[in-house]
Amino acid sequence: MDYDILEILGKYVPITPELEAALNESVFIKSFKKGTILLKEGGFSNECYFILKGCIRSYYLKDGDEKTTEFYTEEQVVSPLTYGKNTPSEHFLECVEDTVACVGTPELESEMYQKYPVLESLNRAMGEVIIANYQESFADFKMATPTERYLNLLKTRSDLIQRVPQYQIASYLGIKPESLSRIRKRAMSK
Amino acid sequence: MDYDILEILGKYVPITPELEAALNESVFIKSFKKGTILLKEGGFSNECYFILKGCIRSYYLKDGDEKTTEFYTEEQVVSPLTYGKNTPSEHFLECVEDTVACVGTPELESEMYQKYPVLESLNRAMGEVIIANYQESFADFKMATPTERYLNLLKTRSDLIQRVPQYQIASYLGIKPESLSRIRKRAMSK
DNA sequence: TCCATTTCTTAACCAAAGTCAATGAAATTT
DNA sequence: AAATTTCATTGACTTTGGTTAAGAAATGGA
Repeated sequence: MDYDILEILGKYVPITPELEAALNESVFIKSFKKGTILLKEGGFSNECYFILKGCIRSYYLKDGDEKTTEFYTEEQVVSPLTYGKNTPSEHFLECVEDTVACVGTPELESEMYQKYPVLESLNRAMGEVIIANYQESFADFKMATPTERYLNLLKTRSDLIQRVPQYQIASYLGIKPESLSRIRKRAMSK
Repeated sequence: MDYDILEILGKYVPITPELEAALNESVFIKSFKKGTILLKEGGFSNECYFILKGCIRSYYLKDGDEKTTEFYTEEQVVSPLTYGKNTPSEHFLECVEDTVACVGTPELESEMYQKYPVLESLNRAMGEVIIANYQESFADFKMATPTERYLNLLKTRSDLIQRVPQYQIASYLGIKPESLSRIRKRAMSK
């Protein structure tokens, strides 16, 4: 199976022939089995990912249970907070499904930046999109009730609810699984 | 009154003589009176700010009332989501206090980037810090109860509670003013 | 297929936030 | 200083989520 990476990245910046050449040379693809832990709490991160197929979950442990901070799916960037830094991670990264991703490393990145400065523009453009998305989803989350947050997720990422266990969705929404179950029941009857 | 901008920025990147020269040339300072609206819903943003003194609040209107998304205070960057873009803003920016800030414009930025590429590093370094902070505070917010969110704000930004009306704090915490009032009462008696 | 484990749902009870309404306090304006 | 407006608190009541415990459904492995 092959993935049209260029088409996907074309959503962030125009793909010039120069950029295409740079990408063809710098892209490495890896596959991971469902359940693979890509990063452990306390571990160090030398990889970032651009997901072509599958789903990666970021979570951490608090008082013994998992708190899901994000689900990353197709065409999204997974860049751990400690990526390329010498600090231990507080988060786990886990493949929720069999996953195929482009893998980046700090070494490869700086090598490629030198060779193809245009990649920096790509990176910055994607960074801006990421910041904007964060701001927006944070605001939405804050101002919504748990029920609204669930309905909102249903609208914007309905696939997730099929792909991911509900207790993980619950912790992602900041509520208990029992509450999510009730919310779903209430939402049904309308 | 003068502000040691170099010292403040030195927290993000080392200040080289080259960078110092670039900053001396590119920094413009403006003062705003309390209550000044820097950006209106529907308006276009050509300015970003680095606050030297004062407080700026970002909010939007939903069902008639104000939803506070962020408070920016000394040494923070205020970069509207639509800064330099041709899209109308969904947010308001309002000075909660008399405010003094360095003002940036897209034109000045790209001019300075050309002249002093080192400024791009500054920008990117600050961007990374901003993303990391967002991720962290989003996670914290999600997993906390309203009471914990208030206590957390008390710890991390206790000044805000003195500087800003409580109904604005409440909407920032995603709760009603009445609830915040009760939370405060409960927290008192301990 | 059957068993074991994991995940999801339901119920009863409690605690906390939302709503609506009234009152009090503080800040602004005149 | 008085009047007005804005902001904060309180109370009664409703709604919703957390907690605990039990059981049902789905999943995965042997």
